[in-house]
Amino acid sequence: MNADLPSTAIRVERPNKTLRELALDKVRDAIVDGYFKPGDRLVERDLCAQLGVSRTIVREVLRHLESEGLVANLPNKGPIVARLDLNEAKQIYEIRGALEGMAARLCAERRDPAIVEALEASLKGIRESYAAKDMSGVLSQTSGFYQTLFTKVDRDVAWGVVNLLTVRINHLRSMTIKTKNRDVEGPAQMEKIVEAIREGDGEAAYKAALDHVARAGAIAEALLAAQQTAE
Amino acid sequence: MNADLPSTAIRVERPNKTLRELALDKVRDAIVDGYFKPGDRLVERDLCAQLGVSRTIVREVLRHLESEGLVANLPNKGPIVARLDLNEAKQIYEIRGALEGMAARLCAERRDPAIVEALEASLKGIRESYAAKDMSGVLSQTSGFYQTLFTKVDRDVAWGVVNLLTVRINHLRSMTIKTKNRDVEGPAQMEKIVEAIREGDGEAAYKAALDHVARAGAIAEALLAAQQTAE
DNA sequence: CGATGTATTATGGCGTACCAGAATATAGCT
DNA sequence: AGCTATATTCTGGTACGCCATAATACATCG
Repeated sequence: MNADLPSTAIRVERPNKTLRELALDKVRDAIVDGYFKPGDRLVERDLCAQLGVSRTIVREVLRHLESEGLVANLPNKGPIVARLDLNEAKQIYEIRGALEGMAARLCAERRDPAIVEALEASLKGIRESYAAKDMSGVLSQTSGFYQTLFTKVDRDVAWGVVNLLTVRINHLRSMTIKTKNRDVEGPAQMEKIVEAIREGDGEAAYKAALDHVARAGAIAEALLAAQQTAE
Repeated sequence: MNADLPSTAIRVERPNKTLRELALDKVRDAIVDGYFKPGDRLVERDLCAQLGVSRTIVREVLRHLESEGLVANLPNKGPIVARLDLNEAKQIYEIRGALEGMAARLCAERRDPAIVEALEASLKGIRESYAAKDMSGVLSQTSGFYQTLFTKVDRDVAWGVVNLLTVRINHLRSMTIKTKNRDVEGPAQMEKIVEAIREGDGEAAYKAALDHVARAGAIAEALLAAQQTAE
């Protein structure tokens, strides 16, 4: 073969995922999107019927999701969608703060206009999603914003950690983004992060990121507290 | 039943773990302890023979460990013990710094002598393990130190995150603790953390924790770089 | 000796079955 | 109606088997 070609120039891509991978995506999405709710039992034979796969596949999927923290396995109760109490939720927001703050600081110190540009694009998408009342768009554009924050400074491991934690609070996130004024305040706080990054101010970027996630956490705490009172 | 009794006074404890749980512990320990090394293939039928369980159990264990990041699944290669490159290792040390720093600060702000006492006990255990040349004792006592740091300020979620990450660098950790002078410098750096916590100085505790993990990371980086040069 | 083609073996994907224990339903008694 | 005992159903634990594909071994040819 022509020595000039890069070694991947004609590599065959493998298009198909296994049944297990497809099923994993489906069940995870069903939990994250609220189709299965916290506390719901995940009965293996029911999942087989719903997904159209064998118990082998279902069991392997459940093992994976248990490890991710989305599923809890209670003795003699079988698997259920994991519940998240107020204390755990608070801790997740706090950890996100520590890691997102760190990433924001690194972005600022990088002084790369491309980072600012990419973040601005996500922010614009968030605003547009709010305007279109597209809440799932708001969530995915927000994820895009943070993915940029981490991956532009090569922090894939931290991004993985934040992702796993964020998935566990997705239900809360879908609630917090809908609260009064959040459509204005949320993007404004994120704009502060971007501003500090544009100015190369690491400390300000760090604080702005911390502040944003702390406020989101405070809203979530109020919502959870109200929910637990109502029960 | 006598109303004076606490509701758990006669509760039946369930002593037995499932085969899957036992197997999961065995395989995880085998990876963490270096019995299986990074890059080793984990052939299902071989694991069945070694563990004395069916492929169902083995597959579920592999799914769990994949999700934890200890096992990687390559298309048409099957599962292997995950490798950790220099970049990922550095990121793990950095994340630990952010979270352990946060926990150290919270410990200092708590101003609770019991925390200091518990940390001193772990530190003493680390020193004794070094003196006895018991490296696995050093590792487990160090884990005890950090578990205390997190759980004494009710940060179980962060502790879970740090634990998952630490397990991935256990091989590196067993190397860093053996380097020259580490038996003296390591505990001395940890003593600084405890000192700042005793004095209620959150900022100093934060910085000392950051410093300690950064130095451990630097040693690990040097070891990994040497290792990759030798290959 | 290297390249190619073919045969054989290895291995992961996936499905099905059986068992034991827990949960639930039902019957009987007071 | 409530309690207890028994029967039935449900469900997770675990094992085994088959298939298809990939990897490896081997044979042949130039």
